[in-house]
Parts: sequence; structure tokens; C-alpha cells
Amino acid sequence: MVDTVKIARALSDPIRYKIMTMLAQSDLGCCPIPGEKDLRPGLCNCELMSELGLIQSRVSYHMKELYEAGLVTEEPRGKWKVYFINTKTLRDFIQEINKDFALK
Amino acid sequence: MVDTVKIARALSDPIRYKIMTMLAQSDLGCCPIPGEKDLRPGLCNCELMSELGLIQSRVSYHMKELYEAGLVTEEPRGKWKVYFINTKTLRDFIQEINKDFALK
DNA sequence: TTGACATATCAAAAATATTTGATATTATGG
DNA sequence: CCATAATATCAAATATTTTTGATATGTCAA
Repeated sequence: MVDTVKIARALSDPIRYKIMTMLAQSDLGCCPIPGEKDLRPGLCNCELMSELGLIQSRVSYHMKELYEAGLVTEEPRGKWKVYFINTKTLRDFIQEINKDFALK
Repeated sequence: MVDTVKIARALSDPIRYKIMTMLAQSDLGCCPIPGEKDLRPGLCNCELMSELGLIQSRVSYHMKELYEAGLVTEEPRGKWKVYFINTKTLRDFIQEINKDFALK
């Protein structure tokens, strides 16, 4: 099962929580490679840096935290890296909380 | 609305998460006062201390964190204090995550 | 291949969170 | 009221997390 405490920790930082909402709302494919199509909606580091006003290593650190908690997936796209929200982990997280705390 | 980041932080410590599961599972009223009845299922500090093997000030610290996140309610009962899980906050938390991350 | 750009990693500094032991507060029962 | 028991608070010590700047790695395009 998912590591509920680890996921809670990943979500417990305001910057990371914000990044997750940005990923959830992104509806445009990012960093297109000429000739490729069907880009899934996601965000790359550079967009996160400029939107949040954070330096590169800081974004990188937080994305690693989210990745290791299973909350995002990654896809190298050319020299960029694009991140996607992993809704499966979030659903499992919610299900586990429902179970652990006898909510339904 | 609930402070989702704050709740996530409260749940992000293994001890606090464990305490929440213990509160969710408690089915016996605790620390009865002679003459009173209808005790809601809950746990007092002393039970948490002995079950978890933690010293008093440490339990107190963690219960305060949970209380301030709205995850538990408290009731002084005689010279004891009994804690209850606050399922409303947990439900609101889940609802907010569903909304923020477009899960359904 | 080289230069430019994007990302990853690292070590040190800074900021936060947790643990502990001591002391304070509050309630109870004698 | 007094002694005892339970909980709260506090300051100091520890531990953990986050931030930063520097450097390394990897990719692309010329």
C-alpha cells in the first residue's frame, strides 16, 4: 500500500502543495519537441521556476520530494523534463485515510 | 475552508499518524468519572503514554499539534483529558484534496 | 566537437521541528 | 488546606528539513 505518512509529508510544504495544484490545473502540453504530438498536460522546471519565482535547485529539490512520494511522474522531453500529477497515488492516499481513520 | 497544508503536516509525523489510528479504533470510553455515563470512545494522555512508550511532555506536544490542526477534540474529564478523533476535519481535508487536485 | 542551456547533485548555512527534563498549573481526594 | 496525580509549558539540546550557491551531468544545435 501507499506510504501515507510519506505522502502527507510531501504535501505538507506550501510550495509543494502549490506545485501539485499547478500540475492539476495545467491543460497545455509543455516543451513540445518538433515533430511530436499529443503532449499530455504537464509542466517543466522552467515554467515552475518562473511561475513560483524560485531558483532552479530549489525547484529541483521539491520535485524530487514529490517524485519520491509517488505524487508526480516525470518525462524527459528533449533537454527539458516535464512533470505530471499522479492521481493514482492521491486516490490511494485518500482511500488509505478513509480506511485508517474509519471514515466510511 | 480547512488548512490543507497544516493538516498534512500534522499527519506527516509517524507518531501522530499512529495516535490518530488509535483514536479511530478506540471503542471504549476512557477515564470514567463515578456517576457519569455514556462515555464517548476516546483516549487519555496516560493511555497514549503507556501504549506508545513516550514520556508525558512528548505526548502533550503531539496532541497539541493534532489539536491545532483540528484533527482531534478534547474533553477534560476529572483530572484527566480525553481526546477524540475529529472526523469532520478529515472529511473536509479529503474533500479539499479532491477539489484542489481535480480528482473527481 | 563545441558552446549554450536545462537539470541534478552536493555541501554548508539557515530555518523548523522534535525531544527532553524541569517547573508550573490545575483538579482531586483526604 | 495539603499532598498527590495529571497535564501544560518552557528553554535547551537534537534532529530534520529547506535553502543556497557552486559544480557536475546531460542534451541539443550549430
